[in-house]
Amino acid sequence: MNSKVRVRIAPSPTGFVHIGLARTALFNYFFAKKNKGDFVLRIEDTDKERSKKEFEEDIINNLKWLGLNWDEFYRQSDRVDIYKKYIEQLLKSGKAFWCLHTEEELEQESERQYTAKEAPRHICEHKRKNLKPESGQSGVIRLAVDSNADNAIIFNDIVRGKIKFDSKLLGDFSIAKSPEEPLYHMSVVVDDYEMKISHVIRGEEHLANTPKHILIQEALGFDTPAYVHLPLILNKDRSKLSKRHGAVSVGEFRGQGYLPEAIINYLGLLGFTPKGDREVLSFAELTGEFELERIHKAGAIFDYQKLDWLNGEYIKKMNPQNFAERLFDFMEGQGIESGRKSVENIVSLVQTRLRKLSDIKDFDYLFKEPEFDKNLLKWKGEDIGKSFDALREVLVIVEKSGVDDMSRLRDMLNGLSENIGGKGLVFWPFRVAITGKESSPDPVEVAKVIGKEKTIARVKKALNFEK
RNA sequence: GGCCUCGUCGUCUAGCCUGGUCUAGGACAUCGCCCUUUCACGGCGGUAACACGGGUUCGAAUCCCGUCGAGGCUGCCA
Repeated sequence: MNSKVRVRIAPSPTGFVHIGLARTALFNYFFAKKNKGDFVLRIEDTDKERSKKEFEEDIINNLKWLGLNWDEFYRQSDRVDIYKKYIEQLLKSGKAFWCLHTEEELEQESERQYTAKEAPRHICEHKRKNLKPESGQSGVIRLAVDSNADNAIIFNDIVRGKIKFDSKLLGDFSIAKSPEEPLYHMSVVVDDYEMKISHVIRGEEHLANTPKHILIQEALGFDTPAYVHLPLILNKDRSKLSKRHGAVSVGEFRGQGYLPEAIINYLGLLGFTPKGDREVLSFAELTGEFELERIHKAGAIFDYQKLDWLNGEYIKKMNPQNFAERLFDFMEGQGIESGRKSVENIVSLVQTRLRKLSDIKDFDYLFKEPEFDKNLLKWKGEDIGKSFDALREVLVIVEKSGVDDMSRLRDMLNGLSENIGGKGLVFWPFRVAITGKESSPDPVEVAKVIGKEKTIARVKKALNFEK
């Protein structure tokens, strides 16, 4: 047995990269890197009908975006000859056989079993008859499973412990449509063997497939790798995470302005907890802390709020130049009008206010003139006329001393506040005039960012409401 | 239906293996207070959980059994 750690992820390119795959990939990656092993990416595209090139590209792009770089890459459609060799070997030795039952026959059988409350399985009488489909006849290749023996399949799952299945409940399950068309169970087993995979770390949905894989390994004389089944990521209702409760593809998260480091951090803590109670951990820290033995057993609901919080933490932590760059790139990618220079200017006032980059949409007034309702200018408990009075004074101050010296401007506005009876009476209408919103950063800072000219224009425009 | 897995605050979890230190700890969310021109940030504080029932034991979140609940698989998909 090869003692080098080699792990793999085996996505099928039948949809956009799901967050569950990203998590599985991440745990495999952690384990590989922690143990100086290899991380293999294998595209499982044996289903020609459903596999699409665009999804393969999506897998590659998003895995890279997350920083999960693989050491080796394979594509099952390039490996047909290898599977064929093993399938023929099984056929020749009688460990596999052609089943020529029609789909209708099989359907009837399983219906009968369901009503009779039996285990659903197909014990095929074509076994050992050495049949072959005639031209035009359809059939499938099945593994010959001994359904009489009391043959328990026992394996050890590193997170779940000893797991026992009864092999006679499996029936003669299918492994290939033809020697050139392996089915999932066959191709995984062959590839994991050929690629010398030491640990199979995959989602819990594969737990029930494991005995089938072990049976194929036995038939082929392969060693069994170590198995680790990860707890599922769940929707709010505890079903397997799916579309319709929110974003589930990595691409969607990316498009909403989540940072890869936040996604990695969040995913790394879903189903795993390092020692200590830290929650904000870098990729390297997570890798260093990783141990298969600490993986959880129970599924975990995907908590979008906590991801948002973490993403906000990463945004706040970033140095301003770096943040400005990423925000600008994001905005450009989303077709939001800005400019590299103006994005740099707004960093100080949005960095603590964004949880995801797409939240920048709430700050559109930094880039264009706001629209708002006249009554918004009214400060609580006061007559709207007082707002206009204050704005007229603000206008004078801004025209006279500009907006660049913030502490001076703030001092003057504070002085004005004392004269007319309260800061709110000055700052509230000023804020509304230049942002059109009831909540925003300090209007003095906003004024500086948009500049004297625009500040004056906006205050004047607000004053027009008076007429 | 059959097989398999799982079950600590609303959510993610610590603790469980090696019973007492658990009047169950942390984080997100939520609520309240402080800061304050609004929002955000920040600071402080609160509410909130061992699924249930038996057993073992001086003592159980921790060990055993059962019940209930949830999920996964049950494809000529992966």
